[in-house]
Amino acid sequence: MATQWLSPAEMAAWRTYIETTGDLMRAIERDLAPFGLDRGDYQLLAMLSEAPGQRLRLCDLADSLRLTRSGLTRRMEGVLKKKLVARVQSDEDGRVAYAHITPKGFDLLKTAAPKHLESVRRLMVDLLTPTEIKAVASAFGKISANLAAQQP
Amino acid sequence: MATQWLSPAEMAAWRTYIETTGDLMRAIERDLAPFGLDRGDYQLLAMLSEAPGQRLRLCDLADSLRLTRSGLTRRMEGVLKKKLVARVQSDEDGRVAYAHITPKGFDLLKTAAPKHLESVRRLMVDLLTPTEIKAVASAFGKISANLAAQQP
DNA sequence: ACGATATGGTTGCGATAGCAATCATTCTCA
DNA sequence: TGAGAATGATTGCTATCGCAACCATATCGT
Repeated sequence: MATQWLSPAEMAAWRTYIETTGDLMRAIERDLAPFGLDRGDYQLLAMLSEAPGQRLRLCDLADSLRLTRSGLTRRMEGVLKKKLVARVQSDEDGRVAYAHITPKGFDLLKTAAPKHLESVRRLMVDLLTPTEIKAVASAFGKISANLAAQQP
Repeated sequence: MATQWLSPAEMAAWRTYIETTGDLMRAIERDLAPFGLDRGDYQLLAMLSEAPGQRLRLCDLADSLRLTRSGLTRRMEGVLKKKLVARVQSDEDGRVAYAHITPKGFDLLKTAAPKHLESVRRLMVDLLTPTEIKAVASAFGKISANLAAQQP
């Protein structure tokens, strides 16, 4: 198209970003595969491991993983089958269930996390200057804040 | 986990980037929906419109869209049915087929492109300083070059 | 207190896309 | 020139995930 609604610098930033992100995600995922985890499982476990009591209500977990409730139900099937997470019914509220990371899940996460972070470092962080790191953080922080303000 | 394999600034950049990207893609896609296009269709049309002769071999198109050949075959089904793209058999090489953007496809792209770029501007570009734009471009450029060097 | 509404979770269905297998055509080189 | 390798595209199968419909439980308003 070559429509000049974005300056060359803006277009370059957008294109490089969007084209690279898919490749980067695939590379990260490839490094996670030896642990039998994909990125969704890893993020789920990481989220639970950081939660108070190592557990979260399913709907809160869905929100923080950017999944719909139905998407989470399906993703839970995988980690439940692998016994990395347990599904615990609340006895305070009959509608509520918690996802609770198991010792097995926590051990796996502890094994996978250093390797995963090493991937992130090798494929992204170590390639960037401190200035670029800061700029990426602030840029996506702004984008995120804007999106959050958009749909309340 | 709070594992300190990444500095706080590095972790912030990584997390914000990864968490925001999904939301941003969804928002962009939502703005494209009124045209009956999703992001995949848009990128396919954009790629063809910029190609010499407005056409590309399917396998080259697949590569540039970061799809497998089978993924492209399926995506083509959609745009073929909508008559936005035509599938043309090569008469030079019996194995080869071209995707050729149709006038209808080109018109739709010309209609959608300004709106799409306006989305990109509103949701990303206009929120960033020129320095941040440059940093994003150079950061993802480095990441992309590194990935390309990795698997030759 | 009880019917309407809101909230939490699951299920059926459809769309996207990767992998492995397959088929057809072209290229290689002995 | 002819057998085998490489290349281009498609198909069957599978996995993920969103939407809409649904069921169960809890809360609110009168």
